[in-house]
Amino acid sequence: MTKVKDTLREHDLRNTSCREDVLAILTQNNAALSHGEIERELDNRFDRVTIYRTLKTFVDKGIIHKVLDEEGLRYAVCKDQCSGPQHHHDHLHFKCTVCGLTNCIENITIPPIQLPAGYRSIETNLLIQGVCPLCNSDN
Amino acid sequence: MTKVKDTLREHDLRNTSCREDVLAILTQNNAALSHGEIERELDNRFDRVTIYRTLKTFVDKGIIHKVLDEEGLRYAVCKDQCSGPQHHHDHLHFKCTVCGLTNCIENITIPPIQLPAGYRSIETNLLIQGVCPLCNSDN
DNA sequence: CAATATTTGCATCGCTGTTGCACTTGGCGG
DNA sequence: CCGCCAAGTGCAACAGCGATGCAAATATTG
Repeated sequence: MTKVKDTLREHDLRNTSCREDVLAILTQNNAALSHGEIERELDNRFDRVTIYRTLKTFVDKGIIHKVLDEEGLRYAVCKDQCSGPQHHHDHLHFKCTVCGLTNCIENITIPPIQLPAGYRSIETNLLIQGVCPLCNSDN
Repeated sequence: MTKVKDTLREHDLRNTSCREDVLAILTQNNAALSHGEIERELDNRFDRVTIYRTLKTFVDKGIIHKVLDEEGLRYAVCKDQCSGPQHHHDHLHFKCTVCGLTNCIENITIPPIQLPAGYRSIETNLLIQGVCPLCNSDN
């Protein structure tokens, strides 16, 4: 929990209970969460709008990043290489179609894509859907 | 336009004016369109709900596919290799942050990603954000 | 042309995400 | 420790997305 406070301070954000709680929830969860899921976990202790603004602030500061899947938008904490000094913009996420959880896959870099001439790439976002190890019973 | 009718027939869909027009719009546009954009192009000639159902039907039949970006859901017609017999599930889209258009990139296959053990991949969706050739003035 | 299964329009609902404004609070200096 | 003020929060309201149930309209088939 001290870690959460530190993270807020490091990003020049005031330490408020909403920010603490939202960041704690996202840190404890390794799956990406939607606004609605976070709201439910907070058990109506904060206004919807406040949670939206908190998430937006975190994204702007690079503390968390957006995760897209067909069901909508989710959020996950950035790992060190994402929020640190050598901030990169490649994200690889895996969505399990059985359990429905979306996770960041670490340790794998997206191979460089050779785009046609004239295209300039800034950010890469890869979503792989399939079955995760826990739901995969082919063994 | 006959082509549109043929496509509908090939997928066992009744030939209705809403389906014709929606498919024609998507075929003429090479950028992916959102529900709202399609609705505007149709100039209120069809009910919102009808357009939603039409798009859903097309996705189910494999005539169009969903395109995700941070602003929401869009739709684009599947190219032959996507809707034909050797239907694949890899999609590469490029979103230009200047003009805002999202296009399918053809002729480029996503390099295979070596997932950690236990993961089974079914569908791959890659969104690259950056600047497209038309908006890129570095020359 | 008639029968029928499909499609459409309308009403309605719930969820997502945003904005404006007034109130509250965190962190600063004294 | 206290007051100040910018930053953050809650509330009300709004616009858009996406879905469902039902009655009316329409495309196909014979």
